[in-house]
Amino acid sequence: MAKSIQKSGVLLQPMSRTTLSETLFEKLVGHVVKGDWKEGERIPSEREISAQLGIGRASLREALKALELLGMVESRVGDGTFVCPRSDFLSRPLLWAIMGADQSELSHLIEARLVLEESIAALAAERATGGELKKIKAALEEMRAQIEDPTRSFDSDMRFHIAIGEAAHNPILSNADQLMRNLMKQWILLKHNIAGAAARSLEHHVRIYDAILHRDVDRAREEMRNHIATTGRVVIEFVSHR
Amino acid sequence: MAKSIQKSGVLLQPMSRTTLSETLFEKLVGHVVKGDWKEGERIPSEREISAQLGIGRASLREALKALELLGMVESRVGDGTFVCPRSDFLSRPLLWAIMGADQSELSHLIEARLVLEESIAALAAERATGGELKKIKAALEEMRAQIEDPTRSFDSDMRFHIAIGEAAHNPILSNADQLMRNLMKQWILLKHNIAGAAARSLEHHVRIYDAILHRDVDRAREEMRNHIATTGRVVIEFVSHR
DNA sequence: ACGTATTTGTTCGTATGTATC
DNA sequence: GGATACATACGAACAAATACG
Repeated sequence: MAKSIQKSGVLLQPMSRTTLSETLFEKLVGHVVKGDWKEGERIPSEREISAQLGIGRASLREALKALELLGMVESRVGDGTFVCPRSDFLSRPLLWAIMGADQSELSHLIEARLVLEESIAALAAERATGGELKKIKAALEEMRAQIEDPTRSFDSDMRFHIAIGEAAHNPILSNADQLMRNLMKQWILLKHNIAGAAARSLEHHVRIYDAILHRDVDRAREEMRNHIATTGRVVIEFVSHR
Repeated sequence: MAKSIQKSGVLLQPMSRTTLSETLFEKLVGHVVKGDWKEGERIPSEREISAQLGIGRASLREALKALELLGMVESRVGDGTFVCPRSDFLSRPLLWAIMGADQSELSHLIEARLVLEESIAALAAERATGGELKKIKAALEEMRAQIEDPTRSFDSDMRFHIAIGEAAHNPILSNADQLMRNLMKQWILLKHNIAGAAARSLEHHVRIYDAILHRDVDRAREEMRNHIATTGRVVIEFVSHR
């Protein structure tokens, strides 16, 4: 082969052979993570950037689209492109990981949620601040007041778990958990339409809240595990009865 | 405001408002993930796909480039576009983000991995089949044999955890876990270059394997927790020392 | 309430360098 | 070397949605 590299004495390094969009992508990511462009801020328009860097708009768009799909920026027609909050793009790949699980059965989903949620409850019992405890209790009382209305009690249910997620002080875990909860949304909503199910959930919530309030890590984990497991059984039973 | 939506009786759903490139991206991800296009295989040329789907080449390129930046495919000029091995799918782009992240985010990542791995180990102790136990042991022995070679022992290390993930029989959890492990890849690799660290990891692995082998769920969880926590401490110490 | 400017979304044509046969 | 297939890159153009005076 020999390929007739060069006749000169020195061996030039093989040249990184990186495409323009790739370089561009890394440059843009750098701007976002280093904070040159802050959360919610608007970045220059496509034409502006491409003109400034002396490159074609298509190349820039390829890099920009990748950033958007990663959840780092959001583009709105007629408005501009804006930087997203960090927590968004830290959890988005998790979504793909989950969806990529081809045979993701409902039971797997429930089990995964159980794992996350019990650990989150334990962490919350360790770390919740006074304000966060108040928020959890507020969601609890709200659900108690709206126990008759399936849609509203469902909302309060969600808020209760979200509040605990915040109290765990780990955005990666709580985002992943919220993701799973959203995937099960339809089924949870169904549960709220079953007579008595919401009331039983409320009881569980009371016990979970009490454990977190008293900083009882093990009990918080145990109560939450029980809650999710029970809920899961109800949902699975319901689905299999169709 | 009222915004004068429609005068008609029916409320049309708000229109998904998703761009073509985005839809395309998801479609392509689906093809790769579901295995229509296998590892190392060549996918149709850009012109072919765009013609077949009746879309512009630029839109396709935006989606394709995103896939490439995510590490799912690799494009070579004059040759074609090929599907990459599955292992490092989602990790590459996030490395950039994580590298710019502060220490608290790294600790969140480690904590999330801890939560997942300990539960996975517990599930594996419950569910591992004979063949899966063999596979775990094989990875273990492989690491023991290659303990002197950082790169090889690192590979065996990864394989060990992946084998346990499979034995847990929950693709959602093991996928999510593999993602996190990939994110920490560089640091784990660094760890293998520290004198004695690999040997200590190996000891942990032996204890974890023993617990799983004897179906001791609690001990498997405990040993794995200890293993990941120790590894995490080493990584954090290492990073803060720069 | 209306028009105009701005910005992203999408397509097409074309030129270029590279790899394979 | 030549022919062919392919990715890379630029520029121009129009459509659609939004913001602003």
